[in-house]
Amino acid sequence: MTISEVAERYGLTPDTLRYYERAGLIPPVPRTEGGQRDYTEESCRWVEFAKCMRGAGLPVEALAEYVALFCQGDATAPARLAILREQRELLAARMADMQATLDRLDFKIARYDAILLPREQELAATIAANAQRADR
Amino acid sequence: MTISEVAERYGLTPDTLRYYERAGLIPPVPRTEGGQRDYTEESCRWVEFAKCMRGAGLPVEALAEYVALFCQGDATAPARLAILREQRELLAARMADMQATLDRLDFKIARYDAILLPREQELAATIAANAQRADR
DNA sequence: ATTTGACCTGGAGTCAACTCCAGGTTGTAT
DNA sequence: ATACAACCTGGAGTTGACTCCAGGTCAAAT
Repeated sequence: MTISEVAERYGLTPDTLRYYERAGLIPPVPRTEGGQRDYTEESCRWVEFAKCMRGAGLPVEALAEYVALFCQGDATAPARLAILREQRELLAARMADMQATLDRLDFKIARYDAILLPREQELAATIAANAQRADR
Repeated sequence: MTISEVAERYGLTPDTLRYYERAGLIPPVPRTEGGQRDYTEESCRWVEFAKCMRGAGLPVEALAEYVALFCQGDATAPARLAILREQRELLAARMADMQATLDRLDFKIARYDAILLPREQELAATIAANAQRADR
């Protein structure tokens, strides 16, 4: 599969895919004789994984470390697990933070609504009353 | 309150506080005659709000817009509410994304555990057996 | 065989959000 | 009165993660 096909498939740009490979976010992609990237299904799975993890904000560096270990074989499984565990905790912590902020936003929005909605209804009532008067 | 006291209180640096003010993330802080910042309790509430929102990843620009509107008075309340609503939705969407990734990480970690834990137990058993043999 | 579009690399540029610095002023403790 | 720490501003530098570009190669269609 060509780079632009993969880019299309995952909603990334070819530039980003090349960057991910250079940065070690995905293992080296196989090449044609001419030297052009020829993504396999496995390459695609890595791309999808990288996209997902990056989307959640895992740092490029941590993912690159994970991939580097992966490429070094089975013996690195414990180290890889340690990275996953650490990033999982960091992610959960960030989410907890965000949840608290979300709650706070909801609270604030509810307060704005409490103040603004009555005003709007009042306004709507006035308009309706005027319309009725105009009807006669 | 001086800038470094406020920085201390909220775990930010004076530089960041000055940046927040310059960027409009908080309204202008009152000054002493000499021109040095003298944070009031209200300034502090803004700082805390900015810290919380930034911690959840709300963009500086959106917050600055919110603050600018706030400083323009009551008539801007609907516009402020619109910003809060939009940022709330964006935040919720990001969290949903992160939750999916968190689930995926948990799944992956469980698989690593399933493969690695038995090995470790086996190793521990071997060590225990050797120790027992050495006891005699 | 040639055009034309996609691909390549290495490196520079951009963006958001800080972070640091130089050169100068203010405030406090001796 | 004099240090000397903390503060000020405007502007430059840094970091992480892309994004773009120049100059050249590869490949599919005429």
